[in-house]
Amino acid sequence: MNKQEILIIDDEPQIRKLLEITLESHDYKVIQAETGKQGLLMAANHPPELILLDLGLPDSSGHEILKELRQWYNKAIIILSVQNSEHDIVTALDNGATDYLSKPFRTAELLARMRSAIRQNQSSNTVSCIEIGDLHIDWTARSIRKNDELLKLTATEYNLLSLFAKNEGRVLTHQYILKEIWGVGYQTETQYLRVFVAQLRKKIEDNPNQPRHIITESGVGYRFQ
Amino acid sequence: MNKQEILIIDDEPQIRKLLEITLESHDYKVIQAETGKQGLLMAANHPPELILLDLGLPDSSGHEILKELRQWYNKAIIILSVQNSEHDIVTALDNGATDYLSKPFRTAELLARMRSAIRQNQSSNTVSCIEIGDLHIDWTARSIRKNDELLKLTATEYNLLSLFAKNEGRVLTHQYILKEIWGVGYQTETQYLRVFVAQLRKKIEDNPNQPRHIITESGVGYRFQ
DNA sequence: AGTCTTTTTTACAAAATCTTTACACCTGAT
DNA sequence: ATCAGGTGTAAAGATTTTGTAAAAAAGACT
Repeated sequence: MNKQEILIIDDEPQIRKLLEITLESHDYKVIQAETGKQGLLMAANHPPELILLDLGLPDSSGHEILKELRQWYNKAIIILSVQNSEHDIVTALDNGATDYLSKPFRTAELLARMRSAIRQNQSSNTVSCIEIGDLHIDWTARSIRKNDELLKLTATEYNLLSLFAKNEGRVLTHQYILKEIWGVGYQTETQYLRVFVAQLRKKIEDNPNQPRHIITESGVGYRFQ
Repeated sequence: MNKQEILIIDDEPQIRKLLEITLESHDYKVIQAETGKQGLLMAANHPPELILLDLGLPDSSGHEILKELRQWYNKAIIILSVQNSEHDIVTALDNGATDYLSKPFRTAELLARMRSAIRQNQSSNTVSCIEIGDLHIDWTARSIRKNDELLKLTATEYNLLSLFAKNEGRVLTHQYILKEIWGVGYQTETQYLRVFVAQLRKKIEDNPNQPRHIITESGVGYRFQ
């Protein structure tokens, strides 16, 4: 089996070196770019399985690079950013980042998130049904089962759960969810989201007070797992 | 036993080659078309057991080809597509696609879905009757029994129940049902559907107020079970 | 034509769903 | 401790969707 390629876009040599050593020792093939521009070129020439993108790049904002990449690149992009930049994180997720990690990060966590993101690359290929924990979602039948028992969801609840399921493990921002489910112009109606998340939790969680599927990421959005 | 014929309609030669090799090694006979038009001709000349149709064709939209095919071809059509948009999927399934797979796909999954689709061909060809709960539908005799008692249905009621029975467990959208029963151009006449669903329920449900066969999926359509 | 059956309209009642409001809760900062 | 910001929950409206009955129209048959 071929090694999976990871592209690192980061201007700090010591970070690149650290990532290189860590990732290669876990059997990934690492390619590196020092600037955003260089990263775009390398990704285009030889699309990697996953991209690690630092937001604080010297030549142009990492956000711009992310947008450019997302115009054609549909595999995982994990954002690396310095702490205390919640706004940056929200913007990045809105622009299609798969996940984010604050520097400094723990390698175990990075590796876990990378595995999850790469798994998504593969699972997003299959469309007609998916199994997540005790949930079974069949998009052709438009049905949701929990432990083989058919759940009765309203159209909006179904759409919301679908969106979550298609982005398993990934943080979706309030804005993004609202745009996807209710359409542009509803991005400030976060209350809708709270109401429907509560309703969904009542239906799919064993214990809605301690949700294990729909996780709140305070100040950012929700993560489904 | 003769090999089963599969028709591939796809403009990308490398995809066709890949499919050809894969399918032939699993004992299918493969025929190929590069354009939608050519595919229609080949299917008409020699109807295959299953069609693999790419949505992104150069000469006309795959959706159009699908519609054309479905006017007379009633065996399995599996859609292949790079797109992953919900809208495309819904449209394709509404237009009569048997199943849907996003590229790139895993061969094991493709083969599994093909087997399932071909199994459906046979069951829908040979099976002349079906038993669902207390209902017995005999398509050759064109008769419906409930607990061995012959029901008297009008032509439209019979068509509607047939459609439901052939899609047991699946949600059928209002639009789809209207198109199938009344034809294109009636897709906005949802009131017809309400009237006939009510009539059917009176005849087949034990308690029409609490239907157990024809389930309403508010805002979407109906599910038969 | 006239009767019978079936389909299409119409009108309104009933149910389900969505939206809004109100308030409780939790967490971290002052 | 108090406060503010974000979050969770229940429940009251408002709105949309669905169900039902029954009349009108359209065929089908004798």
